[in-house]
Amino acid sequence: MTTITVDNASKQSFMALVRELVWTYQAFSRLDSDGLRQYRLTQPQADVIFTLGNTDGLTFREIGELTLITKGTLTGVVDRLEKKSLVKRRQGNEDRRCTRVVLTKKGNRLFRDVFPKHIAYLKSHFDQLSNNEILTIQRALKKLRQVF
Amino acid sequence: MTTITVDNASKQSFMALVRELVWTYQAFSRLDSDGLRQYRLTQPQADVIFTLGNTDGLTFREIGELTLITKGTLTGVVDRLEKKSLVKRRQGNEDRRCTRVVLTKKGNRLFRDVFPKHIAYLKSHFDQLSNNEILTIQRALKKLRQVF
DNA sequence: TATTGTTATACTCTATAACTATA
DNA sequence: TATAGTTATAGAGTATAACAATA
Repeated sequence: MTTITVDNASKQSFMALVRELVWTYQAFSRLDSDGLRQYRLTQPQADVIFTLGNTDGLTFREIGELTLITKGTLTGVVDRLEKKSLVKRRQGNEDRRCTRVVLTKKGNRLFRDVFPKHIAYLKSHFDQLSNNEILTIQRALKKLRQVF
Repeated sequence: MTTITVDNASKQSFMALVRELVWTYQAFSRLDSDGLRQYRLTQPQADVIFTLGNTDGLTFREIGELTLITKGTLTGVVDRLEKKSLVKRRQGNEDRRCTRVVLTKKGNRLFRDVFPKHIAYLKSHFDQLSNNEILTIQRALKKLRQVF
């Protein structure tokens, strides 16, 4: 009897935590993709652009590891970015199996000019939080992620 | 100069927070959908089943409000669940524009038997957290969500 | 043989808007 | 006129697996 009670209580507190994580992420995600829409970018596309920023280009494997997009999907995402002239493929010299994906001039401009704007837009919804609160929340999330 | 420094610092701490939220959610999300796959359920489908559990059925509008799935999409999700005999549509009597979505016997079994298993599976990855830590993280997430 | 990236397939979800049937 | 749900369309991401080129 006691065991069941304790178990249920811990299960419920766990579910409440999961629900909170999902709701919080969804709230953020909607804000994020709404903001990105005006630049005609999806979240995965923005993720790739963001990852490529301040690099000399990355291979598909590297981008995949950083963004958690699998290679088959990544080919499609990069295709769409290339069609918009935001990135280009550059064949590797040493290992000719590798393809480097690089930001174009236009892609770099997007990263340098538009991304800060997007971040400011997101941040404007955060101004009620003090730096201290931000740190506390961040630490909590990190702990949560580490147990996964 | 000072202003720029402060602004950059706060921008960076904000970005670190966002990155943490996204990573944490992705870690959870992968675990979640990996676990659901063995029951042939996608996350939106599981979300609907979960929402319908312990109710006498809900209308499309209600489900949409609770799961944040828009009506056009929801029709498709419910179609697929109906094809799997997990839910059924029931025409409303009072207002004949409304359709009630109800769990079938099979859907109820899934909710009652399989869902607890899935939750236990998720929870097994959480056992390193004390109830106190769970509460702390939950409070942090709630504060974060409220500012969105 | 193993790795890199592409291609192909089938499915699911998303946004948007026009449509129907009720109210 | 407004609301509930369906239908249609186009696009984007996902999983999976087979494939070609290279190592």
